[in-house]
Amino acid sequence: MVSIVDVAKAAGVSNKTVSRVVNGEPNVKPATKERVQGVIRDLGYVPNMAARLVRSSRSLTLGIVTDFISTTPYSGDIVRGIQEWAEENGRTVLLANTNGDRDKEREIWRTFQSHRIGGALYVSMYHREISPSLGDVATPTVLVNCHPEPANGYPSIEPDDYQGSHDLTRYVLERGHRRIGYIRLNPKLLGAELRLSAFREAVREAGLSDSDVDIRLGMEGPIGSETNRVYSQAQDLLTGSNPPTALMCGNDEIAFQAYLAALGAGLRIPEDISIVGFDDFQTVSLALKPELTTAALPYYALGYRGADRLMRVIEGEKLREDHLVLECPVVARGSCK
Amino acid sequence: MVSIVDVAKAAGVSNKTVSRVVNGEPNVKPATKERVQGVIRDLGYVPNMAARLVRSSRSLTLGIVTDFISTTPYSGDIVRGIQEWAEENGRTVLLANTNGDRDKEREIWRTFQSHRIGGALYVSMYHREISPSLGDVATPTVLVNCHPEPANGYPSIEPDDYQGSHDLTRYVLERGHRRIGYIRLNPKLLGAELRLSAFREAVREAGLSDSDVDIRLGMEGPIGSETNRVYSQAQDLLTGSNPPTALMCGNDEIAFQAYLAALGAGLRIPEDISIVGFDDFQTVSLALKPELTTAALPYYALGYRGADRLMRVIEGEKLREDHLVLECPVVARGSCK
DNA sequence: AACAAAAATGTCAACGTTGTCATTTTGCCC
DNA sequence: GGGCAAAATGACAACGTTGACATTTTTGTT
Repeated sequence: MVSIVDVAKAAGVSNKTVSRVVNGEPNVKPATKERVQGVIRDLGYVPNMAARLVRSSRSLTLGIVTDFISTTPYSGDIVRGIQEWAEENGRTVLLANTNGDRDKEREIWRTFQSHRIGGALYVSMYHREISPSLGDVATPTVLVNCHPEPANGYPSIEPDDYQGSHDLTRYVLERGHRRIGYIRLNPKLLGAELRLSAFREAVREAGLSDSDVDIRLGMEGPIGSETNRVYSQAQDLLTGSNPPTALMCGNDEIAFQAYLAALGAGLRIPEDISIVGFDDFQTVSLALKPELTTAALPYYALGYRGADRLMRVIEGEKLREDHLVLECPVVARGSCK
Repeated sequence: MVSIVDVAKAAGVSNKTVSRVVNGEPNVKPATKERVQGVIRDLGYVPNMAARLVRSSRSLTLGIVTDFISTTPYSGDIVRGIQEWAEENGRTVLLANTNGDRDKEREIWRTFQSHRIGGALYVSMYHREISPSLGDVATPTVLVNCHPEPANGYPSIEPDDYQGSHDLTRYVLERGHRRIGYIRLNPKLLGAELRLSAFREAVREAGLSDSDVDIRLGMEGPIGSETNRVYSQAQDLLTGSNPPTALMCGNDEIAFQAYLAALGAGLRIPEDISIVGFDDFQTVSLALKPELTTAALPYYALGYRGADRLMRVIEGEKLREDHLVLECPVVARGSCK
């Protein structure tokens, strides 16, 4: 592999001068610069990051720790957002996955340390509160799609489930719906609570009474292997006496099953029943006919902006105890009239 | 950061001895070994990979190049498979995404080179043939979910769309179906061709005539922004005269829309119409009621085994021109009777 | 043309490892 | 306990780079 000395020799300068050219440092005569750059191209020299890191201990590598990749496929967009940021800012990304295993997590932190990463992003695949024990305090870390237990002071960035659900409920109410069904997510999920309480609040603000809303539990049990009662709950809700005119769902997959139940019951969407979801999980939301009105989880932005915040922490800004929340915008499509 | 010399000093041995302990080399007295390990624990020493790499140029880092992450969310499982393998084999993974951009791709190869990665996996998010220009020939590279143009000799690993589709068609035929509809994927996709020709072949083998099958084009146009005619095609197919008793779909998302069309037309699944998909895209296949019979794309295995092959290439096995194909097993669920 | 200041370039050590080879210690046999 | 091989340990250079500092060259001023 061609090294800086090879370039220096070929260009007839010292290696330090080559180093200067490579790193864009000032005080190099334009002629020299060009000559060196030419040699670099000719010889195909690529700087050795490892050597650079050994010498100057400025690492341009970030670590990403993810937990359960498979559960919510689109959350991979968080990683994509981070990568995009990294690419734009000349950083490289190391990826590791805990699969929810505590020991593996420790292992990963050691690995990252051994690579002397500049900072780390801890990415949760579903929105939740996490407990500490993240690596060591020395490595700048930002929590993405999760926040720390109150005691623990890592900066974090998360979606605003509450705002999203509140706005979405208002959207439904503004369309004149006064009897609304709601099928809940697994209550174990943080998002479930936030979305439901925002729904309740918005409905209360609109002056509806408890008898105007019908809240059902769609999923329960341990995360990852929950019992799914959505279909039967939706059937029950839609075919009962005095059925709602709008059905709000904890997420798009629930909405999807609600569609199936509605269609199975001979109802037309949105003429007979309006349905809205949450997440904007596009494989579902765009495939449904009519397309699904929902609130979008800003996965990509969580990653991109999370990486941006991480850099700020690395550069010494004190963001500790600083928790950022990203809007979940309402995406109006055809399923709610 | 505590270094090997700190450990050596504290343990009263030379740094070489510490190095030996860290790397599990022989010829260290058990007593010494224990003492050193104790000090390592106490001081929290973590070896510096960068320094190791500079000295010995044995890199334990792999690079993953992906193209369009967002298009097929579950293909992220390929990356998960690679990670899992890496973790089990003590390697670390660098991740980069081209977003289909040729220049970015070149940029990525440079970055990977600068990190002196041991090898790379080029991961396509949909099954296709790719053209060369991958980095340089010096870096061992394995193609995952794609294969090279005939001229170009990188080893590769891909799903066996043909076998999967053939088996699935046989499964449908064995259940007595003799009038079969088929809704095609975008013909631009490699998988589309393979699946369709396997379907045709299986149907021919069973002695059906051309009039027994009804093949429709569900998607067309440029990949990523195709025109979707699935719903209307399915409607047309199902409500025409002499409709099929089974409907095979190019993938699960097409099957999903076929469900909607069938339900909308008042048909029951599978009593009135059997439907099968392809991919086993679980957000869809498990959410549909009844759950979808399909063929599973072995994403995770592609990643895991791809990484395994890469290591073999790195270790000098000559796998060039060696193309491996992984089975797509039929997953029988309730949608086909 | 002399001189100082600024710009350009070079020298050399150091970063944390490990490979090579030299040296010391240990265990064993007669 | 002397001799010898094997095992254990150490000394030191080298990997490719950059930081600190030294030296040379250029530029501008008088």
